[in-house]
Amino acid sequence: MQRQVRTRYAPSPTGYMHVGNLRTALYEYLIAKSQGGKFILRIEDTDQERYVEGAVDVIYKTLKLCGLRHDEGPDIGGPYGPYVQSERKNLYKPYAEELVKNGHAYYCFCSKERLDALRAEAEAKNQTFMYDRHCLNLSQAEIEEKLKSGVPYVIRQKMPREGTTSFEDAVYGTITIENNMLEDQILIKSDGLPTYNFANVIDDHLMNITHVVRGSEYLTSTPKYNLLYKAFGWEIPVYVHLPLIVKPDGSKISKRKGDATFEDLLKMGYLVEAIVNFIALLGWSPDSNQEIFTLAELEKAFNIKHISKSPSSFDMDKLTWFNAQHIRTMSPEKFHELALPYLKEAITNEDIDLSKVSRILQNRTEVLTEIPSKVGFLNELCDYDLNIYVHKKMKTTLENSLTSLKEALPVLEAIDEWNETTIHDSLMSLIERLGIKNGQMLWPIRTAITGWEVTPGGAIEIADILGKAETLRRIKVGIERLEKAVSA
RNA sequence: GGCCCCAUGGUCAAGAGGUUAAGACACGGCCCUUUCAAGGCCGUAACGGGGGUUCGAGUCCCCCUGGGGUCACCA
Repeated sequence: MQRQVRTRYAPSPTGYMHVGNLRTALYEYLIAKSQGGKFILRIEDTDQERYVEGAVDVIYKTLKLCGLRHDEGPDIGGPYGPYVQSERKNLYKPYAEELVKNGHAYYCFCSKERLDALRAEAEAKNQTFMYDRHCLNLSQAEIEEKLKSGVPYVIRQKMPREGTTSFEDAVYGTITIENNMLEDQILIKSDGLPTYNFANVIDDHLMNITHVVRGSEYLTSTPKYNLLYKAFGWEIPVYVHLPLIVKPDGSKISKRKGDATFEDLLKMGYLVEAIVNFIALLGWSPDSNQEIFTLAELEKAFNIKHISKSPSSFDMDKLTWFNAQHIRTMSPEKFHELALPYLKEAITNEDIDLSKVSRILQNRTEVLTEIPSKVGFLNELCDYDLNIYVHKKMKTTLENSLTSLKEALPVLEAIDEWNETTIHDSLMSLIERLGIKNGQMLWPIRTAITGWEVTPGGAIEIADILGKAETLRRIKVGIERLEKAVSA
């Protein structure tokens, strides 16, 4: 019988979420959900020096926002709790002691000072430092005496010195490492807490994790974990190591270098759905050519087989494209809801129907934050350069622009019920009557009522949004200014 | 530096010995068109190098080069 798939996202609470971490969470979630399994959240906070206030909330918030609902976790509990390592602290040491008993681990009383000195010495000789097993050969009596007199100690894993250790990775295949490269790593720190290296093995086993999914930076330390599983006689999980996400220049993404975190991207106007969609495809590809995915679709389409091995770079242009795609496919109502805060910030003119503005904006918005810069002309008509009336392709000049505006004015004035249809019909019949190109009428009007060379929406849409009075007023301003310029 | 991993256009990537080497982003052009978008069509652009294996190699092997990761009482 196949065991139910269980994956775990095990972040350490650092206070922010960078995109690599988020993608790891996403893949863990997808691996579980694509196989009807469970997705578990576990907080790895064994490093007390790194404690950050509120950091766990960032994790909850992000997962929730992205729709990555965990089935078990600190906040919702579950049959394998507690799900915070610091709350499990008393549970690890007995396992380490068991290892000491059966010869796979040993007490080490070496001081930090001694270790630092050794390290410095090795460095001076340009050698890689590795613990010298100074405490491995302590007699039983010595050990007991030191323990009794309270000398601080750690427990180290005893590595084999010869041979190699191999493991199977679901994406990288067989990885083999020489055992003499493995240091006798610390399992239990002198503060009594386990290291990540130890705790993750114990917890993954105790929590019945079937697929260990994490970044490829853990690839070389995985043999150490396997040796631990073997020492305990435990079943080894399926390993799924993920390629890194790097910056365009190939270097690693890091908060310290100011690279955008998930939170930053949201502030920059990117949608959660677009971010999730984009990072899902950074390192994984579906069977089809489909690019736009909802989370639900990803849950169906995801498979480990198509996870790639090489690192991929985070391309903002493509993220922007995904964002634009998601914006275009959402309902006008939904877009309006998202655009509203930005519109309220940018549009002070209370006569403007903001939902109409949203409508002309939806296909012209790639990132929400660019909205304010597109709608300023709705507030007031600013002074503009008359040369924008002259447009080669529209075949407009100052003279014929003036004519068009003068012709349009009474026609527009005559409209009783002011809406896109009536404006459109009136203007079109005028154009027909005058026998001119659409552009020769519509370009000058748009120019006159916006004062901008480029605007979202055309003359008719904008006239409707502005309302009859304001439209006529602005056209009159245009006529006045053009008359002055032409007669001069 | 030792060890591990990776290598298809600028970027994301398909490709599991025989293909005109997909598709997407970006870029360029054209069409549509009342500006700008959106949309449609077309185009520029890739198997890092060298050896093998094979009738045949982007696909398999080796070397080189390049990139990344890792070598903590961090995770």
